[in-house]
Amino acid sequence: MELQNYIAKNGIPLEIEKGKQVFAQGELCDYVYLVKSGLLKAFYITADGKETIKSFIQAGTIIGSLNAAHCKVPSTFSLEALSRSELVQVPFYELLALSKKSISISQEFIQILLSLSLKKERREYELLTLSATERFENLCKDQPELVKKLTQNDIAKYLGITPVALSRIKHQ
Amino acid sequence: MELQNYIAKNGIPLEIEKGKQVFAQGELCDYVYLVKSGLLKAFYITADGKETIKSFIQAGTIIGSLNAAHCKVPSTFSLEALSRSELVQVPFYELLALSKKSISISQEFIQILLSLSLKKERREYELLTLSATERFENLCKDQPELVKKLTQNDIAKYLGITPVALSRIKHQ
DNA sequence: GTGGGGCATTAACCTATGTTAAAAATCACA
DNA sequence: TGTGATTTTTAACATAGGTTAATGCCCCAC
Repeated sequence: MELQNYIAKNGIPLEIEKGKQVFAQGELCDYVYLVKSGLLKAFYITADGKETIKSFIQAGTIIGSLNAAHCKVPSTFSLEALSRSELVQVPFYELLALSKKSISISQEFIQILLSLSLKKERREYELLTLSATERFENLCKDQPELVKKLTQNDIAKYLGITPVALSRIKHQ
Repeated sequence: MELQNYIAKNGIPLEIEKGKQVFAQGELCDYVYLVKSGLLKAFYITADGKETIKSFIQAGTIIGSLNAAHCKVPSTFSLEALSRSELVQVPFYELLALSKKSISISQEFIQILLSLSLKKERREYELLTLSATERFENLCKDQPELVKKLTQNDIAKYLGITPVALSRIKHQ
């Protein structure tokens, strides 16, 4: 909580309207964001122009392009609001510097990274071993409230299939 | 390096013969392993008995089921030697405890977790946006030496396709 | 209310990958 | 060096999901 409090107190508040982007794929972005309210999606645009969704971000989450922030390279994905969202922005290096001075902050950092790894591991597992139908069933079971807020377009892009395929799956 | 040195000095050395497992899916395993030599695979067995490979682990890597260790739950995957491997074993909580006492260790911990996240992100990206053919090409380009050491069976299971499909891809 | 834009569904056809099985190649080592 | 075991290839067929396009729906701006 110490870390979240720090961000909430020292960060710059942002308001992102529905459909607007926080940062875009290809840009440098070494900030980290705490989501206070709203709903966002992190997504890739592939070489042939198709969109696939990496994750949905709900209130209470800390999000940012670790890659971009940590390695000083352009972000591989974009972050866009699906509904009006309130964020608080803080430079990544500021948190890293903070963690160098306080054991409790660095412990919190470790916990956040651990749970991030677990989330990614779960997703990797599902992509690797489950069919689109099973992934859809899991999503509906695990996050029914989230599913209600999403369009089928976005659900499909998250599952890694087309909206047409998702419609077929739903109809059977 | 401090962390690796600690493990090397204080851990229990293990020798795993080709084909033998370090730990198995479903078991509790709250150790972390430093690989000194050899090659291993981390893999899932799905409900219908199929194997999919999560990752290959080469010398110099630290590996373990973070999930199992951190949350005290059974591991979701198995770790098996593809060739005779030398590991050093250390309890995960011991490293965590160490990181609570030393800022430099916790910084190193953070760096390891960050790079783990980046690896997983890359894999997630490939599974989500690339075809099997493209994933195979990437693997051959990025890790040619590794590819040489693997059977097509294992490469296929890593790519998320069958050996038959990989054979077809190679032949065109 | 009307018209336009995006979303969801449906259908027809196409392609990649799975499945099964058999043949061919390679390896392991007695 | 020969023989069995394992890996790889090939083939024939089945299925999931992609592509394109048409249709209907809903929402919202005017």
